[in-house]
Amino acid sequence: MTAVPAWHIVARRSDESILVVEAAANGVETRRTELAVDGFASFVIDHPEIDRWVWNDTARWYPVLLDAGIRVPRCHDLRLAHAILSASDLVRDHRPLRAAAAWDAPGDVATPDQALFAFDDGKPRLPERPDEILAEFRRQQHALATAHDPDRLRLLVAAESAGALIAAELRVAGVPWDAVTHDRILTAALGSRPTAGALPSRVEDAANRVRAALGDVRVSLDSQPKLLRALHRAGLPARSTSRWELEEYDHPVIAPLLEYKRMSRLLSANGWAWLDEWARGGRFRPVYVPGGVVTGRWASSGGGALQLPRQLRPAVRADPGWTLVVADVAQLEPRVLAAISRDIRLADAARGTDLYDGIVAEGVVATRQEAKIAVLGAMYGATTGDSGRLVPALRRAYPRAMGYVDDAARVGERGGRVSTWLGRTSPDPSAGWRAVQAHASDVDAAAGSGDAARRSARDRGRFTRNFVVQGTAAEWALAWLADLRTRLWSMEPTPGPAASGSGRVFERRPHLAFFLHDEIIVHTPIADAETVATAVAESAERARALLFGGFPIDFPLDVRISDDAAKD
DNA sequence: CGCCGCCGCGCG
DNA sequence: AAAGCGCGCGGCGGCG
Repeated sequence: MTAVPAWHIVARRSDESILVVEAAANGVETRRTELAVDGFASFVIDHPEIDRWVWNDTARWYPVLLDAGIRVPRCHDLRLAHAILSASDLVRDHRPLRAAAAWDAPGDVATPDQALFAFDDGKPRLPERPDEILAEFRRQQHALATAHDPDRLRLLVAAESAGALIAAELRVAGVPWDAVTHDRILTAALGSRPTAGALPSRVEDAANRVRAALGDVRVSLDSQPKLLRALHRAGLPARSTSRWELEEYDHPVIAPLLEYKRMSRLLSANGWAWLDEWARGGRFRPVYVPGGVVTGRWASSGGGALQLPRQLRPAVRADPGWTLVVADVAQLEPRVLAAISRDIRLADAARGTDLYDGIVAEGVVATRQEAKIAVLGAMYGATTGDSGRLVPALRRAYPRAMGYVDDAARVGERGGRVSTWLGRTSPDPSAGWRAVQAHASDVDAAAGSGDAARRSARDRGRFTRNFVVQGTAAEWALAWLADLRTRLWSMEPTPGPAASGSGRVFERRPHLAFFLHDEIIVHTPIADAETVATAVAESAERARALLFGGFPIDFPLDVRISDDAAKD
């Protein structure tokens, strides 16, 4: 008979020591060990049987372990779990959790050298003492055990915590980045790297052509107000300088201006300065922020990890002897919508094919492009234009799915909350929002206040409409990642060349290298690539089963094995 | 000088 | 073919 798995809770006892407490699932302590403050990694190495860690913040404790060459199987991240549980409508009594408000402090983004030692930066700090850690763990375990649907919420907390581990690991592994390819792309697009303070030749040339077309050799192209006034002087009645509006006009300045804006964007966002700062040592190491978006999506901080332009993807390049497995899910969000609404007809249209093609095949709309616009419009709440025009056809064909998002929108417009499939609940409306609504319903409300109230109500309705879909898609993606992480770890280390930039833990094993909402990149020894590709697909199926059980929706992947991550 | 909001645009 | 959701970042310019 095996014992019930214990949790191991790590906390800061004093400036000199940390404490590891072994506890049962109900939080009752069974053993405690005191360690020197720098003894955590060696303790973990000496206790490989420990497989479930509890800590206040993964970004605080895990980088130290990774740096020491240690990977942890699973954890319970108290900060992330607190954020979910204290807001979730599946939790019956939020009061104990909400009273522990110090847990709402934002997470630290710590590097290994500062994680355990930097204490005096003035930022709000998470609780870290043993009594505080244990008390919160017990509050959370109680909230989970007594929740309306404990299994779903436990799955969500486990997936969120696994995501925190993965985010730390992604930073250690990094995206294998070929600076030579990046430089070649920049040079082809912008001209060769200029000396400091100068513009690359092609950017300078485009700027000169814009100024010539405007008849103004001095105008600043980087200042929106100045550029807009210059356009007006040249006879263009533009209301903004955004690309989609400029494209409407027929004028000699438009082509070079759009060219300038495109090049200027590449230069300032991902030019040579970015290359110098973010791609040192053959790796791009983005800072991911798990749970950084209210819907549960990850955010990023620094480096623009979630905005890498497609143009630069050829610079993502496997190490010698290694390759990349690049996988993304086709139409993740509408598939999730079919599943959470139990809309069999939409699931049928999605099965075994491109979901948009499936909708066309059912005769709902005429073309794939129309299907795409209609589906996006339905999930985002479009009301005007072609998208708004196409949504009613979708509503007739898929009343369950559309009813689900329409209901979510109605709840949001009234000021209510909605929840994802696993129980992440949307935030309450702000005090300002409620005041606008209350003011509009006053008998002597000023003319126009009703319009403002209706507008902000509809804004919030679009948010809650999208929340249920985007948030559940994020849950599916976390489950996919977490399961894949385990499968990859079960593979044998490679006897071939090491991926020396990927850190001690990963340099001889297939490892996740990039994640972007519905896409992953695995960096793998060439010999393991097919096995990895199979694992990626099996994990997608496992995620489907974990979230949606027997409901017949599938999540088809586009999986490519390639030395670089160029798209199409 | 730093801070902050706005604009525009990259990603899903 | 639309301008509907969620983000982060760079550059500018107003403000204290």
